[in-house]
Amino acid sequence: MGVSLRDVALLAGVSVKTVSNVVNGYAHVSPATRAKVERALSQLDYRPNLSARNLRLGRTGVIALALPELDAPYFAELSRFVIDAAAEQRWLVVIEQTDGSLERERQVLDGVRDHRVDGVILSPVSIGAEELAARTDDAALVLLGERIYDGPADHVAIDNVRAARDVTEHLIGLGRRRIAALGAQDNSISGTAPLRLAGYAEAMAARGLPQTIAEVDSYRRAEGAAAMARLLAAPETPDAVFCFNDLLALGAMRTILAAGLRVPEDIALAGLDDIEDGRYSTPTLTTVAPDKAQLARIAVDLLRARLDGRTAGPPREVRADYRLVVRESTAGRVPTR
Amino acid sequence: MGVSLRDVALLAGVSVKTVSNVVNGYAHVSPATRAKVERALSQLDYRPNLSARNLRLGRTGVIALALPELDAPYFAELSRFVIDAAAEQRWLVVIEQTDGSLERERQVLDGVRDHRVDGVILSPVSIGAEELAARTDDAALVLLGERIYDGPADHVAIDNVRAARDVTEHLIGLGRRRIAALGAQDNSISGTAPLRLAGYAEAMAARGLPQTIAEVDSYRRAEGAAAMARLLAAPETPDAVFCFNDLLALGAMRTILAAGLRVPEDIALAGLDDIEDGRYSTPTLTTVAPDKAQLARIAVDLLRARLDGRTAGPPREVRADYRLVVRESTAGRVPTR
DNA sequence: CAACGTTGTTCCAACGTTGTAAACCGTCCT
DNA sequence: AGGACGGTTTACAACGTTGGAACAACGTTG
Repeated sequence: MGVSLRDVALLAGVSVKTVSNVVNGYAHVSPATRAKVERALSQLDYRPNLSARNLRLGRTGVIALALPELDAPYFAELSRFVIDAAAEQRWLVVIEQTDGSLERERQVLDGVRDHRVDGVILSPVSIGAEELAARTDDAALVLLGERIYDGPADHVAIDNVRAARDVTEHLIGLGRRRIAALGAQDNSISGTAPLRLAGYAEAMAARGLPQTIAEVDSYRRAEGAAAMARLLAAPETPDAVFCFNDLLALGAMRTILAAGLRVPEDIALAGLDDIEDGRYSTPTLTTVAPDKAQLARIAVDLLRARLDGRTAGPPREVRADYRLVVRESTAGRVPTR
Repeated sequence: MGVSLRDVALLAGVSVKTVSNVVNGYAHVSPATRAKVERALSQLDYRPNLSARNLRLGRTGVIALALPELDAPYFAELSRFVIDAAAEQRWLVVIEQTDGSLERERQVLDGVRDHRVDGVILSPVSIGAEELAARTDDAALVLLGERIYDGPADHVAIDNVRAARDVTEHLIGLGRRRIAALGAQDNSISGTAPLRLAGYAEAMAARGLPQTIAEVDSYRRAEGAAAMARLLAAPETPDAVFCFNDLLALGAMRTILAAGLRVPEDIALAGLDDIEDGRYSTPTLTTVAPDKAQLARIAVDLLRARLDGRTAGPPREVRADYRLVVRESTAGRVPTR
């Protein structure tokens, strides 16, 4: 193997523990010894063996970030912030892709008991609140995203209902009246869709406007494109569409433009997530921008607090900020009829 | 801590080593003992402590995937495949973002000596072949991407020169003559740009066509948009642009469309990477699609071979497949003038 | 029936680290 | 001079695991 404390101690002519003390910055080491040890350390280019340290300390210095899929831009962008925030705590991040499968979400949680990771930041899709509550292990767990509110673990997310209402009101404010919601989900498993739908419904009901709802199986471009095609095929076509995420919106945009219609003149379009793609599409996409850096930081901080044992109380709910970003896809005001 | 072999041994009334033998599937254990131990194992729900196992075995079961940035779609998509391929080897993947900085690339390599990871798959940007060759540690290392060929470590990539030539020839085949290359880089540090530029230059020179080259600082949409604006401002505007990656192409597309020009009628556009965005842009984007799953699998296999010590020989160079995907942005043939 | 090999199980040591307790040493006080 | 004290250093044990040697039990063989 590599160079161990023992090798350094031998060279410096001190005990192993003294070297350990120097390495860990223990206070009471005489300047002379410290210098001697440090010379030996750099001479041998000592690196602590983290497996050994972890065994001794019962920590791994690694946390897991479990996401449905890394190649959805929203999650990729979020991951970046989580990795950066974790790096500040000197944590490494292993990324696990669950594909939303229950089995894989369970496996991730088991990872804590395997001592592979100290804690988990999970963006849950399939696993239920009851199952999470029933966990016997004392794994540090932070839930990220919209799936489970007031559940059995610390949780951070934006206020989805309010965000969806804001978007819908923005579309109404443009003078649009036939506003469709695109992204509802049949299976009530996913928690995101109902919340965003609720926000849409609230805003529409407040103005007494009719609601049109298009369902999807997943939150990917292809689904957005297909759902939009269905909306266009209906007798009464919408003059605005609120898509429950940006990928759906970009797929929908593709369908609208391919049909020879204009965005926003014929159909205004808004999404949610603020992925980079939407900043460079033609037209650029109006969206809700969650503060992803803040989301990531809060998630990491919650985890840190649990691991340090500073917080032992009940699960904490934290709301992250967001803002509405108006771009070309909803530009210009159409006079109210 | 959790349940240890000792606890299981106590319950089963056997020695610790016997339990270990059962856990590891050692051959010579009597059926009676095995049954007894297995009952105790499941009764206590034993999970091996991987820190301890790693310390004993000198392995961590974790590999690092070091990329410039995770939120570039190409890298996000690639990561997904690497994680999946690694999972088949029962490896976890920690993702490190280097931002292309030399310092961070070094840190990643140091991670191996810290016993944090067994090996590294690195997509290098700044680090030089000489420095890699000079490494004293025997870390398992696989280079991924175009940066360093015939270098000091196993390497997998597509044939960039040939891919770039293919794209350029495709544009020429459309009847275009004023074909610009977008994505050259001033600093000769990055290895990708020169290779793609070489492929472009080869194809153009073979037909005796004039070469127009636009430089960028990074491979992101904003740079593509800005570089395209410069091309449009020149006296002779191109009738086709080969962008060195899809993000640049999508940025360029945005500029072209915003200027009131049409793609592909006025300017044909091609990229390279085959990120999902390009499959849903309007128009959809012609591109080179590297076989990302194959790239990932080869990288993981190379690493596995090194770690198993099966391969001790000189660095291996492997080429991954790619194919040209023609979409709307280069559709239709314009008669040769 | 003694020597032997085979099979099953246990004991011991070691991986490299750090917490605890104890030992060491010089200084100051009584 | 003897003791107490504080800073500095060390010996030891332990974290949980596995390889190898040792050992016990048992059937086979000469």
